[in-house]
Amino acid sequence: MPEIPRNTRQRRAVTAILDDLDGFASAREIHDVLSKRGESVGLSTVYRTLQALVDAEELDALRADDGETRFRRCSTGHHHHLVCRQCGRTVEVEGPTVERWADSVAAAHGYADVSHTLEIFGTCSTCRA
Amino acid sequence: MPEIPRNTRQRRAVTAILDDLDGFASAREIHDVLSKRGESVGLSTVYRTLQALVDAEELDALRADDGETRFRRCSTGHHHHLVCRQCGRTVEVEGPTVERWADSVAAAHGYADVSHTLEIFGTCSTCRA
DNA sequence: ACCGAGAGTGAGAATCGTTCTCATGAGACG
DNA sequence: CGTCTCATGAGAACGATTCTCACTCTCGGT
Repeated sequence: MPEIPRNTRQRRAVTAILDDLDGFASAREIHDVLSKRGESVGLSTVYRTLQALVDAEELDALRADDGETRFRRCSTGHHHHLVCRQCGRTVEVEGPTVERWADSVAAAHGYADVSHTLEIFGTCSTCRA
Repeated sequence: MPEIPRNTRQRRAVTAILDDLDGFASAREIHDVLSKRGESVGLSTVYRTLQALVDAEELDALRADDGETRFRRCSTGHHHHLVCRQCGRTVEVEGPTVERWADSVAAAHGYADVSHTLEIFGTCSTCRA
């Protein structure tokens, strides 16, 4: 069973925010935006909804250096991110060469079930102004 | 001034543990090993010492998926890690091609001050037995 | 439309890793 | 040896996330 979630006001509100955003946002940031819009949603519910969307692979989660996990609506399939440190603006990138390199390095050292994490950070042209 | 730290019993105990380990270990794990050895060191001190060593670039820190930060004595210079999910056994790897690829991708999208994170995870041959 | 079962919600408590506070302890150096 | 600090550690505080549980609302059946 594909576990179809109920269509509640809160879920609609959260997904609406995610549609508007084009960068990564933390649970607290999303909760704050909702409050400002007058669409009160409990923080627990924000976390639950985000986690459900991540499980459904509709969101990408990314743990920042400050310990906060940030979320963003992303395309399906394996890809990496080029993220602006200032504003969070994000470009999805693919690197077939990197994938192959990682797999071959792991195999060369006898490691199996290989996965990897790769994120690129920088300052985007807008934020440099 | 290079901020030379004092040579205390606690600092010696922590660095000794790090010398023995060859994989990544969390602050709590290190604290537990110290307790078992009878070398009681406060958890705060373990954290402080680890943080100081990271700042001095004598340790690499790596935030795992479970939220814990793990530490490991590492060679200097830019490198990445191939880490066993089970036992933490780690191989340091370099990928000049990846570095160049990341920089060029970032530049192509107008991002500056580029950095990146890249870690490879797998199951090592020993743990597969 | 109207039930009714059960998933969804939310306020607050709990958890977990990490950092802070501050009174006490111990290196380093003369 | 004495003194000046920095280091230590027990416990409190903190910030992100998860859990609890009584109450609410959606949805499928009638």
